[in-house]
Amino acid sequence: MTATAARTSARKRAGNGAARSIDADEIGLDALVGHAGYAVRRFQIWIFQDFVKTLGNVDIRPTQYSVLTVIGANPGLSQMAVAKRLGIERARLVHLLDSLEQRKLVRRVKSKTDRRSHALHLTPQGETALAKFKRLAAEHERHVEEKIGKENRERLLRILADFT
Amino acid sequence: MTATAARTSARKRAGNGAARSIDADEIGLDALVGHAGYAVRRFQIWIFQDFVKTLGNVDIRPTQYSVLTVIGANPGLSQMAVAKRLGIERARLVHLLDSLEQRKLVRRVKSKTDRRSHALHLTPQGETALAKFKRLAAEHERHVEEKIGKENRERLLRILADFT
DNA sequence: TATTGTTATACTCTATAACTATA
DNA sequence: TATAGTTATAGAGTATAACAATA
Repeated sequence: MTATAARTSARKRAGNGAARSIDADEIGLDALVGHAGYAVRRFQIWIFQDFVKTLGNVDIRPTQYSVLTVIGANPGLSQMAVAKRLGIERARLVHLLDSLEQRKLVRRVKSKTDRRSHALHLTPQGETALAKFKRLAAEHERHVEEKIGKENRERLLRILADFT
Repeated sequence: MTATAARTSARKRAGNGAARSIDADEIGLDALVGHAGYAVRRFQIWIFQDFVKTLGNVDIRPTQYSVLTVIGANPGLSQMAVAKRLGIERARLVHLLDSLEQRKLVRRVKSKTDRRSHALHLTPQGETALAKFKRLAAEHERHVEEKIGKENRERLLRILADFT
């Protein structure tokens, strides 16, 4: 169907001034279908919401999880290094770390070699908590598999490998 | 490499207190690699930034583009219908439409059949402008193709078709 | 009673700029 | 001078709640 045809049939359906109600799935998206960005955006919203729900009991959001994971795998990193690696603004990381430090999951240790910077470490509680978060994140990942299929999930990861 | 091995080699690299600077690409992501959500998030950021840059001269962002596209393909829709179809909060759509109406791209027409609701239409200028936006959006889409490859882009759209 | 559009509030996220203490 | 961390601000985006007009 051409764009013009879609518009014409849409006019027929919509009439003049929403004469009858229209279900969301009846509405044509026209040029939006075929845009990678739109599909990726909708998928990302779904993933985000499932992640937040699956890790809701432990009150951890995707960004917090990524910060804890990177510190756990690379103890001693500076805030700048973490911010750069995850593509987070350093100004924003300050608040993220304030919250994680208050929750006793992370410690800022003053660096002796460069007194401007902090070396980031997980606390023992942070290590234990992160292990639990990882189990829940794996559960979330299984939800993704159920949603799009095991093979499709693997294809997706291969296609997007350069962006990590 | 196991998670423990990754942590150990990371410690060797990082030392105690960021003794030397570490490039972002040296930092292990550990459990983050293999998370669909993380890959999708990074990809979505790339797409968003390229879209905003490519349509920078006309000052149109992805959400505005999606609203114009849906109204163009379905003239007469109510605000509720557009909000539902695109997964936008109706409260937020109010501000989006305020801006698009001020720019003379969209008109809110009072519905005669349901005096609570507005029928949304593109203005003639809106139609012309949208045609231009679509050309620019197609250019952006070619950037995506160049970035991940033509076949991968098509695979991606097929995998995520249910989310549109 | 329920729905449409609107207003308002709060919190997250992104993008800057400016400040301090160091290097 | 440049960099690391911090503070502050402004604009998007998300999530709610409440209200007036209308169904």
